[in-house]
Amino acid sequence: MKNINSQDTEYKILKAAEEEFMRKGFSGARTTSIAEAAGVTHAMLHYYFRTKEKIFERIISEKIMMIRDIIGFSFEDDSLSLNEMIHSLIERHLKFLSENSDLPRFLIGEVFSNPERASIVKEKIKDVATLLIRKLQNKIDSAYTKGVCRNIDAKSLLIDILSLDVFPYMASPLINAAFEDIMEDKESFMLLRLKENYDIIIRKLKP
Amino acid sequence: MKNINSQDTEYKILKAAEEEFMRKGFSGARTTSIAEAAGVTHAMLHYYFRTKEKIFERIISEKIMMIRDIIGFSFEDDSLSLNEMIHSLIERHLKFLSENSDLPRFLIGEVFSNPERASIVKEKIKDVATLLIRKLQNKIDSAYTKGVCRNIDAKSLLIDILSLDVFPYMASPLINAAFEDIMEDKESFMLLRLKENYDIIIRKLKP
DNA sequence: CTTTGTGCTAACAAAATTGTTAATCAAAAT
DNA sequence: ATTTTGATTAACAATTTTGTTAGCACAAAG
Repeated sequence: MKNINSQDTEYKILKAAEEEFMRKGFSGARTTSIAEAAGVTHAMLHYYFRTKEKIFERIISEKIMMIRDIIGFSFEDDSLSLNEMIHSLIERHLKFLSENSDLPRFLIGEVFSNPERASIVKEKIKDVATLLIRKLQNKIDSAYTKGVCRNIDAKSLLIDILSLDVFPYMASPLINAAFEDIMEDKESFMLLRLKENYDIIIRKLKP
Repeated sequence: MKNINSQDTEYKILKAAEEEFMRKGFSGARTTSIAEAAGVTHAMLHYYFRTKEKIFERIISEKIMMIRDIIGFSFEDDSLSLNEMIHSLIERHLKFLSENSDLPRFLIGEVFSNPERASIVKEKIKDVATLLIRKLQNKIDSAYTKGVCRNIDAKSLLIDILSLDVFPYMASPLINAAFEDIMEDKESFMLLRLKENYDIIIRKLKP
């Protein structure tokens, strides 16, 4: 065997495919480009994964699992106050986005262009969202009765948080063009957004 | 001539192409699907527009002109107060988005997948953004000296406004999945977001 | 040393997609 | 009435992209 550790090539193809699919989407990706980027002939891609569709499915299901894991966190600790819960939500959210900045754009693009795949993604999103909204609304309600926050609709709040967190990453090439590479230093941009977004949300909640 | 008004077919092809490109992007769009949707053979598409690339360029330049026109508005009226200016900005922004809800996702997707086209779009965005930021910052500074608002960075403010306005439209299929078709009634969703987003931004500005 | 199995390649085949052309058809101009 | 002109189509050609296959290389097992 030329390559004792066959995982190497398989892994290289997967990573190259991930890069290509993330950048160009399913329809824009070319199996030949993927193979070239991985440093093998494109036959290897079929040898390991059979079809372009199959590699894509593998990658997209990995990504969906990542999202589920990241969002699932919010249900762990029930002792947090509303403000703490929101801070933790934004913090983990931004950290994840900072490391997976082209994932939201990729997912939404694929959901838009592929009606079949859409329904699977939508279902998972709905489950997570429903749970998160219920939890948020409970926290808000009890904070409201204590008089420490306004009577805010959890859905609206969640849309606000998601918008503030996700948009800059989805639109990063244009954001960087418009705001002189403001996102170049990923870490400091992330910390800035954490401060800003948390502040905005807290101000919205204040009585 | 079979079709006296040749504009009809040309127009039908353009509209079908717009629909297809918006949904699937350049690489996902098929000239045959476009022709089929327009009710003609795909040869007509080449007869009128020569290549797929040429139709695409025509559509994308129309879209960019639309955006330039819509964003250019903010420089018309200098007599507005900061709050009025922000309300007008959000209102026009949301109205435009409501009628062109897949444009942001489309543009960003193409900018991501096509490095050449990216630079043209980026330049235009930069010009508009620079002007808008300067104008916003002036208004903020004079409101700050009057003591009616905090000393806020215009860039951050603009990112906040853009995020709150654009994200729900970019992510509409997932937003609708997560929030039980909250965007179905376009008009009322738009009015809700106008109220919400304006309120959030004003709260951020308040001393 | 031969056999065997697996990673690998090059060349090929098939399918999909874009682009072209010659012929047709209908109306307008002459 | 004939010619001309532009729109349209069907069939074809070219290109691109995906998928397949026969066989080579090489290491491990017998």
